[in-house]
Amino acid sequence: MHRYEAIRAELLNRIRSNVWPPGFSVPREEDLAEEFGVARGTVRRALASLVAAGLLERRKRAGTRVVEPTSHQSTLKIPIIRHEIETQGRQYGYRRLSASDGIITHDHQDLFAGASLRHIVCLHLGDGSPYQLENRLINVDLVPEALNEAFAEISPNEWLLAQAPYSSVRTTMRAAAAHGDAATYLALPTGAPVFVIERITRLDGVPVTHVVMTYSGSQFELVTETDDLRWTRNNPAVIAR
Amino acid sequence: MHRYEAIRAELLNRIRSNVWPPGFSVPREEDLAEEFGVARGTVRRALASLVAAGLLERRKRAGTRVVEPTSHQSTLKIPIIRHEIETQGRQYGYRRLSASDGIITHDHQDLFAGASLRHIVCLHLGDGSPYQLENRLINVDLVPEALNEAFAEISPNEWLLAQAPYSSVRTTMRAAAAHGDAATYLALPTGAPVFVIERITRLDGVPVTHVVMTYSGSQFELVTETDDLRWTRNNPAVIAR
DNA sequence: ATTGATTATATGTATAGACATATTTATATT
DNA sequence: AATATAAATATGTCTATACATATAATCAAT
Repeated sequence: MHRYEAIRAELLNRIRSNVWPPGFSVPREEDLAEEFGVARGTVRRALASLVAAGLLERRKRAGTRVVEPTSHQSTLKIPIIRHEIETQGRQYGYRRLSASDGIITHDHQDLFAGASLRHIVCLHLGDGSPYQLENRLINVDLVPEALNEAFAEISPNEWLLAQAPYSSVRTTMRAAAAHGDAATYLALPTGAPVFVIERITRLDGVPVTHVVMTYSGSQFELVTETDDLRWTRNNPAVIAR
Repeated sequence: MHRYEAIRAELLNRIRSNVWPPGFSVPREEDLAEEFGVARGTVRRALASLVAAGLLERRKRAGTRVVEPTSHQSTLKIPIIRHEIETQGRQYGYRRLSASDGIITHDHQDLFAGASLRHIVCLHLGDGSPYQLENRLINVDLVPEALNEAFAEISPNEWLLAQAPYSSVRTTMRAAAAHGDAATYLALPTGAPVFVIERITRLDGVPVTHVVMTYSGSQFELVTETDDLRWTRNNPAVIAR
């Protein structure tokens, strides 16, 4: 065990055991360094990891405080659909349902502000049965190569991840009732619960793609595991029931 | 802009623009340090942030590689329910529906392996209307203070966060159909879609509490925003429609 | 060929010191 | 009392250096 790990563990103990309760003002780096007999940098590393875990807050001159616990924090990792299915040991299948040949310049929510768009609807299957319905708009002003791709064999999901750079992502998750395409293609009765993940991917603020992914509620769940206090990354996953 | 930020931005550019494609072996720290005219530590900091963002992989002796993009990663933050409601500018309300006086020693999934349990069911309201149904088991062997708390005024959610230390959390999210208690208390027709968050909180591997939180599907969605490339924490949130 | 020991090397950990910078605290001015 | 100004200080950034450690690559022995 490295020194900074030992120090982090000790600081963590003090927080967990309420020796350092929420709101408590932690001693300054130099004092901690002296207490533990290490250099300031080593203490800083331990502190940084507790900040990343959401347990401490730091401000210049004001010092370091134990945060009031008001939420659970974890890392969410949504893999590309093919991996998701193959990880479950199932055979991945893909079917394009529709891909606009022409170019659309108006989207429902006016997210793309008049950019030229390509609209693709497709279905991802696990062992031959419908798993996810993908409904996607791609900004072809930003990703012109998308015009030359038929998406007959490869899903836009995978194609884009390999092709198109992005700088920020907004993901929304919700429960909804199946209707229309979702009910039809996922072979669900109208009104059946579905899990919907919606994602808007941007490059420097400009939307690259907008996708709505619909899963049958009885087949899908999202799991994230937080080993809160490791400095290394967590290992969350998407699994199916 | 600090040097390490500038370096990170430049490395990021090279990755995003496929100058350094997936699988590419990044120059070693010393060479990068020389290229950018900084100390090795400064390069390390930039690299560390790209590792944290899931863009680079590093191994001793083997070096640093650009990862194959196979998933979208973001930080998920689930606030305590009272904050969630109050943040929306709504009046928080709480109602205990049931709290076992006696002690249960058997749970449905045998998660707690025979530990003594307290079972609490309660309802969280926003502006007087049902918002979340909370169904919770607490391990009173680990948290004996839970026996002296009636949970008549304060929710177990909030009480536990302040009282009980934990070391790891597993969160599961799914869409389901409302039935039984959920339908009754959330005032939904049977079969209506609900968003379910299930959480198991452990201390050193031993389950502290298990909670199932049910939201009306038409009232709730989870949003996480990734500004992929900040080193500081992201600002995800739970919002309602 | 396969196994096992050795070496080389890129990343990882730690130190000590210098300087920068945001804020708080104290002081002086109106 | 309110406001502007200056000083103090804890965190933040960066450098330069030394040594530790995992493991890829090489070479030797079976």
